Amino acid sequence: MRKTFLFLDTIINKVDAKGRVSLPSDYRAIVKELSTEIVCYRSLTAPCIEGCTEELLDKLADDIDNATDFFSETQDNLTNLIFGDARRFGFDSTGRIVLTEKLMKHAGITDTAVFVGKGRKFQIWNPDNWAREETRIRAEALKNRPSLARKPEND
Amino acid sequence: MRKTFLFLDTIINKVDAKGRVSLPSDYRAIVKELSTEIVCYRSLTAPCIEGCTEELLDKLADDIDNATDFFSETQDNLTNLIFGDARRFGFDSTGRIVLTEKLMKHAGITDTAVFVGKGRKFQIWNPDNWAREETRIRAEALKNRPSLARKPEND
DNA sequence: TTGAAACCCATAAAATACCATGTTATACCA
DNA sequence: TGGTATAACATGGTATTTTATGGGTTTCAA
Repeated sequence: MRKTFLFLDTIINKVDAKGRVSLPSDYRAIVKELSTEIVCYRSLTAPCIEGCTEELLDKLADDIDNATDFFSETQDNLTNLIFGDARRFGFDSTGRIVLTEKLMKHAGITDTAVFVGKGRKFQIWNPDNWAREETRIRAEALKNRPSLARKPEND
Repeated sequence: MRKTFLFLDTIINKVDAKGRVSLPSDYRAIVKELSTEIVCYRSLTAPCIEGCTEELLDKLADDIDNATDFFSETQDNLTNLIFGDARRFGFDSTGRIVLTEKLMKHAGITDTAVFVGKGRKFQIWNPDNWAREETRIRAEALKNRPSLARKPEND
């Protein structure tokens, strides 16, 4: 039994006319071992698709329940935004998921997709957009060394 | 046996002259696995129908018991409002529920309904109203990146 | 008896599971 | 270390199942 479950690496796969893409085999392994499923949704902040395990979203549902009360407006908006957009993506025996029109449009994906590991999550990008984004992020990191300092009051 | 039970995605279904709508198959699966039932009521804050498992309402009943006094006015009002309005909705062999006149009127639903997943709950909207609401929420989220900080006193 | 609600059947469309093949990566052996 | 055999994977195509939805029939209660 493995102890770590991280989405890693950057993998380029083809998307066919039906929107089918092979989920990287590493990702599939995680899904199997956790007996969970992949959930994808449009990133709130970037032109890409974001994915994670259903388990993680389930935890988020609990967190929201605990952080806000049953009638809170924040809870209303947040849950609509996240869960309303997210969708389960089971893969077939050959390991492919079928992306929806909505997701592909948001990410500008047509016939090629790039899977980018993010640890507990991953992202799916249009190759060109990702190339640009990666350059930007790396340059940013050079200028301002990243920090994991404890977050201040207002973060 | 699955470990997670989330209402997800946004699904558009038709409502026929009798008020019948297909409950999204994903939602049905949850109901079956939890051996519970779907409960719907008019949203307190939005022009839409809200639904959840009877299980969740049961938990809410407990929460209200714990959070308020047996004789409190708040409890009286809340319980009347929610439980007085809620109703079980069993679905037929093809997976359809029959919406009541009261609910459809509150949500402005006539011949089309949009199911919006909210994690532990879901909502049913008039398509146009939902489109507007979604735009509003997304814009809001872009301005103020959502946070899951513990709730302050007044949330 | 009449209206409404629950139940059943049929069909088209959409989602998903299955099969086959070329290619790449991995393991094995000299 | 180099070369070959083997297994895993990505990808194109096809078949099967599920699902949504329209219509009809029965049942129950007012």
